[in-house]
Parts: sequence; structure tokens; C-alpha cells
Amino acid sequence: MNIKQLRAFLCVAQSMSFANAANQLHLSQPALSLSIKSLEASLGGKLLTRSTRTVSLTPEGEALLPIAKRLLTQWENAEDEMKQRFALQLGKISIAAMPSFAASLLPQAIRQYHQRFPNVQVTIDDVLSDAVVDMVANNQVELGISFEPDTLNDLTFHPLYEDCFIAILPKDHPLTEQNSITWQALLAYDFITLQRPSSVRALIESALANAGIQLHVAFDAHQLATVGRMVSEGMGVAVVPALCRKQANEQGAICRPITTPDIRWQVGVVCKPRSHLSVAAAAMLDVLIDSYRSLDMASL
Amino acid sequence: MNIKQLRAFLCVAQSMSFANAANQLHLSQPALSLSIKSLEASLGGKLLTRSTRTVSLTPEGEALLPIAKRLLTQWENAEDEMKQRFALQLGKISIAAMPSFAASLLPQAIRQYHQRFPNVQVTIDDVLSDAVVDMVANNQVELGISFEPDTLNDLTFHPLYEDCFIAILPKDHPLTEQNSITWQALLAYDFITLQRPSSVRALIESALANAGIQLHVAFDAHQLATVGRMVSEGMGVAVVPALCRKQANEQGAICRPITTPDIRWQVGVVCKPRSHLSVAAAAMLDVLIDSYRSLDMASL
DNA sequence: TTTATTAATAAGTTTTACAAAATAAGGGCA
DNA sequence: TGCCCTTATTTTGTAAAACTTATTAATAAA
Repeated sequence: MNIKQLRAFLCVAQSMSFANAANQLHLSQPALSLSIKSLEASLGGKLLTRSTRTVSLTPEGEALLPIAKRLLTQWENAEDEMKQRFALQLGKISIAAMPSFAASLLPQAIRQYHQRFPNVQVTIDDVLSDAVVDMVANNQVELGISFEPDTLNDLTFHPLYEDCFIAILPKDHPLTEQNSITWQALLAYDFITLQRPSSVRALIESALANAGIQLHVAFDAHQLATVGRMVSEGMGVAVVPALCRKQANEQGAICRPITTPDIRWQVGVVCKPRSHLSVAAAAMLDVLIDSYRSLDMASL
Repeated sequence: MNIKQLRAFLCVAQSMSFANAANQLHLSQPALSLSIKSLEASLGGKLLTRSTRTVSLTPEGEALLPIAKRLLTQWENAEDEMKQRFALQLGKISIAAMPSFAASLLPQAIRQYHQRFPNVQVTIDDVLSDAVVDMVANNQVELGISFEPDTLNDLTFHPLYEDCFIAILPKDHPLTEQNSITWQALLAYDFITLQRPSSVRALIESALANAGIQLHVAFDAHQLATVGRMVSEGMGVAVVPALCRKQANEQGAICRPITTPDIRWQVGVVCKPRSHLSVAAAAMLDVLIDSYRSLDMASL
């Protein structure tokens, strides 16, 4: 028994004529005859009684009819679903992104993706940078956006852009008069930063340790938004990824470049090799890479 | 997409190897390779990522896997069910039989059938002879056992045996001294018969009318069993089909042949032409014809 | 680097599926 | 009853497909 035979049977059963059914199936009538014959042979008995003038179902044919309808419907549904999936008219994609990215550049990229593929459902996990890589490695998400990880194993990293730190200061802070601030100068003030474990915090600590600069933390918090608010309220100064300039400005803080040392790192997409990605995820990767290829960092 | 391709996909997905899957499918490895390739082409994307050393599912392949399992299982179940049906390892058959037959000869035939095909469910409708033919004509049952109908339309009649009437008398009735009784002699006594509408009643009335004999009914009832009991209680005499001799004897009535006129008729199976019968019904028809081919009527 | 393993490709063969033509059979109509 | 029309089956030849064997390419392991 195969699909073609079952379709043939259904068509004959519904039109009650071999000739009509053959037309509908775009098949010659003898071919249809043989197809039904082989179906009957494979099942072990007659499904249709045919005289030269009339066709009718045997009781066994009656039994098969609803089964055939059900099987063929399900078959076609399955086929459609898979086709839609490949055509990006259906599907899911999940992305893990570190909070600084999820809150800044990601929404626009997703909007762009959603315009092109409105039927693909997008889920975002905004988690810490390390967790991003873990989630990708554990197949919890297909794409991750984070700092370039130290170890990739069987993952690949697609750089999107290079990020650096900026200092954020309360409105009337003395350092706002300088166009560029050194770490040394900044750390003379109460320093606010993210709590461990945070990649931003870790990056700062290790870079300063390398430069022989000691770090005293006055306050720390989990969320960048909280840090920004604390700064704008005059509780101290902080350092955040340049990515977050817009957010900091909105909260009423003043941003300045920070140097000595210059800390820079790649932000990009971590994922399985392209061949292992779903079509939906591969398309998202393309959108991301396209979005930031010509991105002017100064515009942030 | 076809059955073979889906089976191939499932097998590869489960064994994670083209070579192993090809063995299981009794197929060469290149053939399997092509089969998967054409499946992927028909659906519009990759289902499996293969390097020369490892095979793994793409996200779309993951999506298809449970669907494929479900579809194939249902497909095989449907196929099995139809095969069983044709092999008489499954199925239903419904028979309508007139009460005189249903209560006498039918049970033995059904027992025989049930021994050969224990998984075919048999339903019996014991209804009046006319209703038997109606039920067959209306496709409510596949087989009917009744008198030979006057009009057959597109039905066929397979005679099983010729039946006649016998007189049944109370134990110490004067007529029991005769070996054979005439209608004329019998009707001198209180006559008990079936209520209209009954084919037996109709047969008696028309035959006696033809013979110019007048019929006076003292009592009538619906069920032959009731008539038999009334006779054995001495309320009168009756006439029943020879088929019912055994039942009448058991109720303590005495049976005698009745003549002048001799009323005889065919009892047989009414059904659609053989080609329209289910395998189960055709087998039952064979059992019935076989059972009564060499039946000795005197033995009843 | 070599070897073993595995999938893809190429080439040739067999099988299957199909169409066209001829045949057979049943219902409609005179 | 006999002829005709319609419809399914059978026959025959052909094109496509599915398959196998042999070969190639690639990669992990030794």
C-alpha cells in the first residue's frame, strides 16, 4: 500500500467512476485500474465492485474509506507543515542575548526579521553573557549574542562589532569637563558597578589588574539600568559598555570615553555551525550580520 | 514525499547512520542516500546534516521525526486492519433471520462459523420474515434468512431447504391417533395461530383460501413459543413450520404431518450479489449453504 | 601521514509506471 | 432480441524511476 494507491482509491470512491477519477488524478484510466488492482492485491481482497457500467464499494472498501481520508489528510498536513517550515512561513527561533545587547540593538534586528518572516515565532532569553554560551552549547537556544567566548568547542562565533567602555557620570560631575577620562582619574570617585557574576564586571577587573590599577567598589547592582539610575542620582560614577550610551543618556547621566587602559572586545553571535542551524535561525543570523556590518559605533 | 522516503528518514534518524539504515531497510547505501535527498528536495530543505563520519538531525529534521513516527504507525495500523479484515481475523457481520429459523437451525450454523472465524463479530436480528427482506434491501444487514420473497429487485436468493407445515396437538387429543391429519379434520377444533402480520399466518390464509377452506381462529399470539405452550395446555390445535418440531415437542405438544392442501415453500438466504458481500458475509453464506445442503428434514 | 570508515557520485541495469490501442462486458433503446 | 454506447480490463510498448555495483571524496583515528 502506498500514497498514490490510497489517493487513487479515495478518488474512485468519491467519484464512483474510474474514468472520472483518472481525469482528476491526471492519469490514464488503465493506469488507475492497475493502481487499484495492486492496492487490492496488497491488502488481500476487493475494495470496489465494478461492472462495466457502475462502480461501488465493497463492505471492506466502506471500512477503508474513512481511514483513507484520515490518513491522507494527516499526510498532507504534515507535508505542508514541513514545507512551510523550510519556507520560513512557520517555525520558532530562540535567541539568548546578554542584557546590554538585548536592551539596545537586538529589538531593531528582531523587528526587521519579523517584518520579513512574520510567522516565525521569536523567543529572547536575556541572560548573563556566560549563560548565553551555555544555552547555545546545551541546545536550549539556537543563537546566542555575547562577548567572544574563550573556548568555542563545536560552536562558531560570528563577530558583529567591537565594543568598548564608556564612563557615565552625574550631570554636574567635575570630570564632565574633560572630553576623555582615564581610569585612574575616574576611580578617584565612588565607583558603581555590576555584581558578580557578570562578564562586564569580570572584564573590568581583569583589565585593571593587568594595568596594575586597583579597583574599589562603592556600590554594585545586578542590572545596568539600576547602575545608570544610581549614577544619575549622583551616588557615584560607573563604567558601562558603549552599547548602553543611549540608555544612560536617557537616564540623565553624562557619557565620556575612557582610556588607559583601552578595553575592547568583540560582541557577536555564538551558534552551532551553519549547517546545523534551522532555516529560521540561519535567516536570523544573516539579518544580524547584515544589520551591524555597516554599523557606525559612534552613532550609538 | 512518499511512504518509502519517510520510512528511510525515520530509519536513518534512529540509527544515525546511512549504512546501518540501508542494511535495515534491505537497500544499498547509495539508494538510501538518493531517497533522503529526494525527500529533502520535495520538502524544500535539509533534514539531516551529514559529514563523512557523522549524521545528525537538523532542527527541521527534529521537527519531522515525531511526525514521521506518528504517520508511519498510523499507516501500518490501517494496513494491518485491512489485511486482518480480508483474512477474516477481524470484522463484523449482521444477519436478519425470521424467528422460526433464528430459534432452530441458525445457532448451530453460527457456532460453526464462530469456530472458524472467532474474531468476526456476529449480530443476529430476529424479525418477521418481511422485515428480513427489508433489512437486507436497506443495507441494515448483509444476510437475511426468510421465505423466498416474491420480488427480489437487486437481491439474490440462495435456497437452503424446503419447509412445510406440521400440526401440533395436545398430548391426549383424539387426532394424535392418526399418522397424518388433513386441514379439514384439524380445523374442526379450536385453532391457534400467529397474529398478523406474520408470513406463516399469511401463508396459511392464502393457501387455505385457494383450497376453498374457511379458517376460524380461536386464539392468536405473536410468538411461536406462546402458541406451542397454548397447545400443550390443551387450549386448541395449531399449525407451525416443520422447522419448529423440536421446540413443540419440548413444550409437550404432539406433532403430525398435515395434508390437503400440502403447503411447501423455500427457506433460504436473501442477500446482495456475492460480489457486494463482505468477505465475512460471503464466508457465512458458504457455511449456511454447506450446513443445509445435505440436511435431512425428517431429522428435525 | 596513513588507514579505516562513511557518505556521495557515476554508470549501468532492472523494475515500475504509464499511455495508447485493442478487447470485453453491461445497460439503454429500438 | 439485437445493436450501440459507455466503461473497465487487457495488451503492448516506452519512458521514467529505483536500484546495485563500483568508484570517489572526505574525515576521524592510529
